[in-house]
Amino acid sequence: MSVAIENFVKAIYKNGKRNNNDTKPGNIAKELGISNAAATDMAKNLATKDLLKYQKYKPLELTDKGTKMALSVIRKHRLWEALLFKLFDMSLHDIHREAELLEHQTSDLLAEKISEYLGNPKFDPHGDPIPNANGEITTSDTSISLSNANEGKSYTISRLMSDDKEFFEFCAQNGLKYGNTLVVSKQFTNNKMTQILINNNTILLNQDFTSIIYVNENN
Amino acid sequence: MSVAIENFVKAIYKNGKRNNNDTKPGNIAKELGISNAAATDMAKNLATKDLLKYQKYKPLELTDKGTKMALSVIRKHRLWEALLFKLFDMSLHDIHREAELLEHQTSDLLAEKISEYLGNPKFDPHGDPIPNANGEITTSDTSISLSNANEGKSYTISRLMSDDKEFFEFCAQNGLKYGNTLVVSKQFTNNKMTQILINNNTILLNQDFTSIIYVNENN
DNA sequence: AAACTTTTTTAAGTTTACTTAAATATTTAT
DNA sequence: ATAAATATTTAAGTAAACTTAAAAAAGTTT
Repeated sequence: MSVAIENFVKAIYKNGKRNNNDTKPGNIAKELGISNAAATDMAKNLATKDLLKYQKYKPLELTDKGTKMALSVIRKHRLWEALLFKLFDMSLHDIHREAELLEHQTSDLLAEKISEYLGNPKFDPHGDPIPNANGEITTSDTSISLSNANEGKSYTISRLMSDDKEFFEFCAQNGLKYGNTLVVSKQFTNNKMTQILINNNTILLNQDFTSIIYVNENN
Repeated sequence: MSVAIENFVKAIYKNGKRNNNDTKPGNIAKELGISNAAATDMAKNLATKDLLKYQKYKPLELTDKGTKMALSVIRKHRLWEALLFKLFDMSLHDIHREAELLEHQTSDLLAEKISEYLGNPKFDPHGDPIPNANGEITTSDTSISLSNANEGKSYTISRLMSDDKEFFEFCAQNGLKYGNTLVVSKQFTNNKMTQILINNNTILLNQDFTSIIYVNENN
């Protein structure tokens, strides 16, 4: 199975997990930077390989086989991120970029070796869960989006759910890092803006950012 | 530049460095497991990209640009081998196989990080020299092929120059490892067979193997 | 509900990296 | 030196993964 196929299946899986939940070809095409026509073509092709169910004009639905493939690629991606993060001094964005390529050239054996070496971690440096070799995911159910956090409470950052360079740079500059502690000092109307205290600094976040930062309340 | 191109250029470089020195399309084709016609096609294509000089029926010659590309790929391959060897308990053959894929998906930045992490090593676990970022290679000029070694003398293994699974398995079983010491106990007619002492065992090697094992004389 | 916009699909075409088969050149053996 | 064997090249064709343009369906607005 090719890189194009792995990325396609992964994009469907990821879009399926998001709020919008739109897995129609056009959305997948946008995600992958290819034309809508190419996405439709690929969808038909993958249907014959039993990786997804294709019905004209309907959202694409991964089969069990397709889901398994997506999770295998995601597992490899996150294991690479965890390994590169541990070994090298590189920005999260650079690490993400490297993992995006390495994930497709990694045997199951190597993935196991990486996992073992890291002590079979359940989360990568963004706090994204690492599926195990059977495709099972541990999700920390207690974590909430920072936009839903409460004023005056203290939280631990459990996930930075993004691939965006600017976001990572902002995080790096402001101490927003997996495992760090913050206090919500003020939530503005409709949680459109959130003021937080972190590393003795006060910072103001808009909803684009607070919606992709996940936290667990400290007790 | 594609994986196919990187592998093509690498195959020419490697064949050029070997005794036979035959870089005609057919030889490269055999190395890569593609048809002669495909190799001729690719050669013409790469000539337009200034990676090699192509003249009908003549051996292929890499340009400076082509040589640089080959060395960059080889550098990444050997850095990966060194890293995987250090971190994981995997056979040299498995490590080679993984590196064969990873080498094409490694940014120069990541290569530098790996190199740094390993202390900028000059040799990989087979004893193959690792080109530096400028494509310069350190070669240990004092090393000779085991088939040219002298009876009764002691040597240190400096290189196991092969990609072959059976060879690596044989090496692993018999203590033939980069850095290990052996004594040549007998050279048979025309060096066709060599008897050596290693780890208190006597083993007999044919020329297929002694010609790809390189050693340095101990003083 | 009709009109407009957007999305999806179909159709036709491109590029890369191959393939096989046949023609041609080179190399080897006698 | 010529014939036979081998290797290289040319030609034609294929599959994967795209593209653009046009047609068709779906969704949105008034």
